[in-house]
Amino acid sequence: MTTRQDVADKAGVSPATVSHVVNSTKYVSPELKVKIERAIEELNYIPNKTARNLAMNKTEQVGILVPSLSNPYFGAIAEGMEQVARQNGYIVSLFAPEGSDYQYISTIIERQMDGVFLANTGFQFSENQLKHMERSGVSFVAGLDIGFSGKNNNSFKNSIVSLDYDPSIRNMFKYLTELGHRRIAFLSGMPVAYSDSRKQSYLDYIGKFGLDFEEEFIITGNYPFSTSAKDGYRDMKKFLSTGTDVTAVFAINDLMAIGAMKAIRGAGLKVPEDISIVGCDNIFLSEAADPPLTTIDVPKEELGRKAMELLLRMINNNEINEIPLETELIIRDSTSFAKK
Amino acid sequence: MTTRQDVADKAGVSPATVSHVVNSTKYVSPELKVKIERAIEELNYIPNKTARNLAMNKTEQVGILVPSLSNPYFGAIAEGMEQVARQNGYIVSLFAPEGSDYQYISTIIERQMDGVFLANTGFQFSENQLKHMERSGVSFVAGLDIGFSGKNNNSFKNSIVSLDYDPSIRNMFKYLTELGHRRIAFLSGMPVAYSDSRKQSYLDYIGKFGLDFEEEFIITGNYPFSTSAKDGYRDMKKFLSTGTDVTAVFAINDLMAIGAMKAIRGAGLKVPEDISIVGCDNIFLSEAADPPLTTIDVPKEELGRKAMELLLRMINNNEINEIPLETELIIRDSTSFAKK
DNA sequence: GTGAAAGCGCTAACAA
DNA sequence: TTGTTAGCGCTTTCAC
Repeated sequence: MTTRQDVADKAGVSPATVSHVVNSTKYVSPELKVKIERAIEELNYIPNKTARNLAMNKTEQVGILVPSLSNPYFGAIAEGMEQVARQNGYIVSLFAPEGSDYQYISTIIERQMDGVFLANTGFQFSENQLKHMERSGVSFVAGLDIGFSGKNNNSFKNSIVSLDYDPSIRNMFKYLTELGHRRIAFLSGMPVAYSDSRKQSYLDYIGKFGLDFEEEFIITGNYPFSTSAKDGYRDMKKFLSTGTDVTAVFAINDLMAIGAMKAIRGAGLKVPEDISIVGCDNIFLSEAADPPLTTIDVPKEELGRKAMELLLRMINNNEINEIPLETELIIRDSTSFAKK
Repeated sequence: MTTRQDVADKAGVSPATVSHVVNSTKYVSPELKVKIERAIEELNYIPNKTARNLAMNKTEQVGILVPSLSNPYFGAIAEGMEQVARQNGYIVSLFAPEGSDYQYISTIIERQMDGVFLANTGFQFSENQLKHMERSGVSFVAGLDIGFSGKNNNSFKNSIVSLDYDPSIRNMFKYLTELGHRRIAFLSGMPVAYSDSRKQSYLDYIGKFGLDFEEEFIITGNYPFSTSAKDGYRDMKKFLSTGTDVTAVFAINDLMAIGAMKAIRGAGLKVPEDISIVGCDNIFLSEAADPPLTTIDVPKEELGRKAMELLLRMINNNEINEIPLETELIIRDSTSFAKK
């Protein structure tokens, strides 16, 4: 490995001067500068960032915590985050732990990461873990939906990117009721007790729009409560077998919605003629689905980008912020008039 | 930040001894060990890995280079890689550069990464760049399909995970011809000149099975030649408008296949009654597609896992390997008898 | 068995 | 304007 010393020797200057031209931290005379630059070139010198990190107590490295990457929703978020990280000289490391493996907290601390984006609201962090990270000087931003932002008790200094589903869900209800729907189910994939702002909004608007409601309309999932297309298929299939009559289903995400559509067809019914389906997230395949899925768009890359920007602001200026991101109802072909 | 010195002070021993109990590198008497462990506990001490890295000239950090993460194909690969990395105390950092941004090569070197997995065969690396990485002591494994493994001129010491599409493509042709197909197109998404083992196999088996062939059967893409559902839709639509008559289409990946199915329906035709479609990759949505897609399964998580294992073997034992991974034809409902 | 001390490659304060 | 030097927190060799 070529070190700064090698360059200094070759150029006949001191290591410090080499540093100064590498980092442009001080004025260096043109002659020396040229000499040094040539030496760098010839030796193919690349500064050792590990050493730099140690000296500066800063790694320009952040982490992203996701439940899964084969889920394109989180993939898109990671992609957005990586983009602004890269533009700012940062790198992002991946954490996709299985189950309740909290190893990554130590990993983040021991590697002196500058920050981490907790992209999954589903993880349960203990007060202690968060405190530990905070004390260790790692900034973190949490991704939350607005229904939960109130829960941030401010005992932590963390920024938040939040997603405001409510207006879009309201629009969805407006749209569906105009089409004559009065019995609308919610495909949650989660346990009954699970709270989620989407579920909350669903419940609210069922009431506000004066629609029919039965307990069964909230379709729950099964342990371990994932929300893939397969889960949507399974849960919807089970729901259909109960004979509960609904004309529309709001799925907690597009994956579940796509699975649900398959289950509906499997039962000899049609989307949207017999049952209308609305998804959520607008993943890149929802448009190519058949029928193209009516869904709520969430700006995923943007979310990743904003998360990284917030992280940067925490790291550099100790600034705490909350950025709410807007969602939007996208009407495609999986929704139509309610069946009589 | 609590350092090893703090622990040593508290426990009344020397820093070196603390190191030895932390890393179990030497025998330490039970009494001291207990004292030290208690001190570690009380101070919430977590070793600084940056310092360790510098001292050991090893970072236990690797990179993965992908074209995009919102593509679940690469997401799944990254997920597999992260999994075995984590199990081995490594972390994986993300590179999803846009266009011909080779910045990441310097990044990898300056951050002393132990290795990198080049998951995309599409990137063009110059001999120089690769040499540079090699000289800097970063191991790398490339993901290739077997048609290209011969191209590895062995001037680099890199391992390879390869994908053997050929037997599956042969099976696909066998299956399609048995269904009466004689005019089969290849939806490539790529320029005419682009070579790819899938294309090669396609051409081979067209010949071996004595099928019809016209230049137009190879459906090319458009700059910048991505292979998303949108591209598949666009390219297939254009192809259909030319009136070239085929009864089946082999798409270079599932995304393209899903887009193509949409285009076919858009033209008032049906899948598989009018045109059969075969995809490739078996991404997690292909089963939920409508109709469920006949495709060639590639073991994506496995690929990521194997890549990391190869990296580990290069890093630890200087071992070079090539692991060929098998693919498998999965027959679902997007293929059927050829239209008369 | 335990500890002192040199060194990993760099930054930054200070001296020259 | 340039160079010297003392760290950053850890590993590891070599005395004790």
